[in-house]
Amino acid sequence: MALENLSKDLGRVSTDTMADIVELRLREYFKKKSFKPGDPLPKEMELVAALGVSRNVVREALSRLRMLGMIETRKKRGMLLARPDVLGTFERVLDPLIIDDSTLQDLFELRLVLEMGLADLLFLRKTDKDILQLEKIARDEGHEGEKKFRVKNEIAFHGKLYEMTGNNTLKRFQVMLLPVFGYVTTMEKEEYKIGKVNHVDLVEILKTGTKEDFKAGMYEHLKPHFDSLANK
Amino acid sequence: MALENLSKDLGRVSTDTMADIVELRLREYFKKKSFKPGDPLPKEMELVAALGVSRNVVREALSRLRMLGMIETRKKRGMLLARPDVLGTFERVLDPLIIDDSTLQDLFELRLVLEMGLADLLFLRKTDKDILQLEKIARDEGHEGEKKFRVKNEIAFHGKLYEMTGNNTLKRFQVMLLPVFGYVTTMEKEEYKIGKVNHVDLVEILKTGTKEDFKAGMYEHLKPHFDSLANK
DNA sequence: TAAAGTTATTATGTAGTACATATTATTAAC
DNA sequence: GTTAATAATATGTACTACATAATAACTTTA
Repeated sequence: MALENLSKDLGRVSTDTMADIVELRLREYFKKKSFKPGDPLPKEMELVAALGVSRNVVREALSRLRMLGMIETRKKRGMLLARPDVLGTFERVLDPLIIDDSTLQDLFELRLVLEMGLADLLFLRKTDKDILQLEKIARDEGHEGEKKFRVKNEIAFHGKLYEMTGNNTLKRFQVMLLPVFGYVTTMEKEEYKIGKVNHVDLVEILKTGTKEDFKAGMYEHLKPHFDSLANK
Repeated sequence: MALENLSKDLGRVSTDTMADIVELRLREYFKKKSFKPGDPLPKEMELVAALGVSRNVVREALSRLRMLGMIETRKKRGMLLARPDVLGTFERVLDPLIIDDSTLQDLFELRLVLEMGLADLLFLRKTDKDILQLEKIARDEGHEGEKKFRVKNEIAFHGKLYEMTGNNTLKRFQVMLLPVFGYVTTMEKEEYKIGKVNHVDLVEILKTGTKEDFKAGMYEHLKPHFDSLANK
């Protein structure tokens, strides 16, 4: 009999540590009791007694939840349920040097998807003031030719687009993905190519064109990236 | 003098615990030494000695990194740097009941952005087989009228679209956002409205239309949601 | 000599004790 | 009745001890 089958028949013995289990139990407990942010939580020693494990284990589990921002602790007052920063935790593991190539590629594509999907929010919320600022960024890039500056400007321009959606989470998400994007583009040997439509053109479309024009323009702007996807 | 200014002038005393500091130090250390997944890490006791803190503190910090999947531990062999699952950590804090309304709204919009931006990847990677499966899902929804089923089918259809992009991270991301989407839509009193373009129409466009047709169709399909954004 | 079995070593996992510290509650002093 | 001193409490940190699993080192045996 193949070893795999045996393993399947017997069922794998869990290698979870006590801390893993307690972490899970606490999560379930909070949800089950439908605690809300600000609600006081049981004391460490109460958890120790209820769960039948050492304080050490409980503290390791709590330490994890505290890192995620799910709980806060005030000396003497005890612990409170808190509001985790959904993106903050994401940021912690978003290191291009650790992420595998396949996921990096996925994130790169994700950025393209976001960029292409921005248009609708953009046209819903753009203001004249925003467009003026965007225009300034786009014009500035003409002056200096240094590569480092060009990259910085590229980031400023696209970052401003995200900002203009008025969606703070989206904007932060973009900032987080920047290192990934930078990493993937430098991996590809090809030079920092720009499509037929440049930043100044995009601003112009934003000012006088339609949403559809902008989408088409953005695609042309990103076309070198899409082309490289097609050739895989 | 206002208290805020005083606080600014003096500089706030950090309330970080030792575990917080050690966690940060370890992160920096891994990065500085450019460890790669699979590389062995120092033993707990070595870290204790090097950092000058108790084993307890070190273990709390390590416990956090282990939760994120950044490190793995094998008894006796010690610890290894591992590849964290970038989305896994995200999932841990994505509970609609805890997230504040503003962020929920942001995530709802993020989903719309993704959906609108899918088209380019979709047209790059769609296969006839995919379209057949999608068509089957779209046709199935006509038969049963129960609301629960309709929602389930809605999820299946849009989920299939993400799947067709061939981007696994994107697909998983969508699955994670589903509870948020469900939560926000049920909060809005309005009935589960569907735009002028339905799923069958979208499949038809995917089969015979252009990318631009599809984008326009998707917008019409999601229009009720965009309209509700505009009225805020 | 090589395979097999036994023992020792090592690093993590868990338990428990002790004390520091900050914050609240209580009591004492004026 | 307000302020000052004191006690109580919950978390933070340190330290010791031992269990356990995985490996290494060693011994035995065919």
